[in-house]
Amino acid sequence: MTSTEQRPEGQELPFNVFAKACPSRDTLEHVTGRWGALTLGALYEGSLRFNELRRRVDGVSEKMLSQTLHALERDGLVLREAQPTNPPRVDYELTPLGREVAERLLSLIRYVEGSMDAVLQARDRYDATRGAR
Amino acid sequence: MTSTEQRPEGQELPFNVFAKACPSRDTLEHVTGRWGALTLGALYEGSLRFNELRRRVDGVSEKMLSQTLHALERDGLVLREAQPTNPPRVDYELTPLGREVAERLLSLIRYVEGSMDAVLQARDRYDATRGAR
DNA sequence: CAGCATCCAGCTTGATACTG
DNA sequence: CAGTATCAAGCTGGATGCTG
Repeated sequence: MTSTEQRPEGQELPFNVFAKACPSRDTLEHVTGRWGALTLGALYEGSLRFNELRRRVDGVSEKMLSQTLHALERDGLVLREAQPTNPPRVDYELTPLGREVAERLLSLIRYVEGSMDAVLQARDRYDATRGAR
Repeated sequence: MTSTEQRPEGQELPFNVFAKACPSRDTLEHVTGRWGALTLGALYEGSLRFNELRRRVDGVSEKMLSQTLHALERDGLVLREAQPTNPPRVDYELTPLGREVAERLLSLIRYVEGSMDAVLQARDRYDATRGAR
């Protein structure tokens, strides 16, 4: 859809998350990490400023949000736009690549959210079977 | 597809990962955590035994794999089947719910893998802009 | 407002050793 | 084979204080 190059089917992918040393593992972690996932999810709705994001992503600290945004920006998933005003105003938004990633991530998130009834039931069953814990 | 209950569109979801206290956040972490994601990905191909999984998920320790499998089993995503033989044989496989989750997760993983060229280029640009680091 | 630098408690993780 | 138990170490991440 965007200009990102997905390889044709049938060709062996050079990047493989299952391999310990593959850089795709790092990127996957930036994307799926606690704060990365929520940040991408929040930005999917539209661009947000730093403190707006902070409020949207319940529980994130200044440091972690800053760190998360840097990693996502570096990976080309998030775009940082600073206006040279005073007081400063900085907007964050998804790049086209970021949108594609966020879409797939949100599909997963929504599915998990929608399955929580089943998950909670499974937990009850599991806990019931093995006494406490 | 399976018997998992996805709610109809347009209805407010009771579970929301963006809220700090929501249990869906925990499940999402089990699913997207470093070892959770790779374990689900590996099991998507078919059922595997403990040590097969360990070899497939490059770099996982015995302890982490065990811990990961427990969490996924408790959430109802993975099924543990122990044969009472000697030596013991235990097979792990995805539940129907686990398959649905893994499918969405793999869509994300494959997209990230396929975008690594772009990601690596973005990193170079980013690093070039701000001197070292 | 939008951050960065520092400090440090504690949780996560990896080794290692042991069990059924 | 399929794990559990234990322990040290290192990294994560929160609190605090400061800058532009």
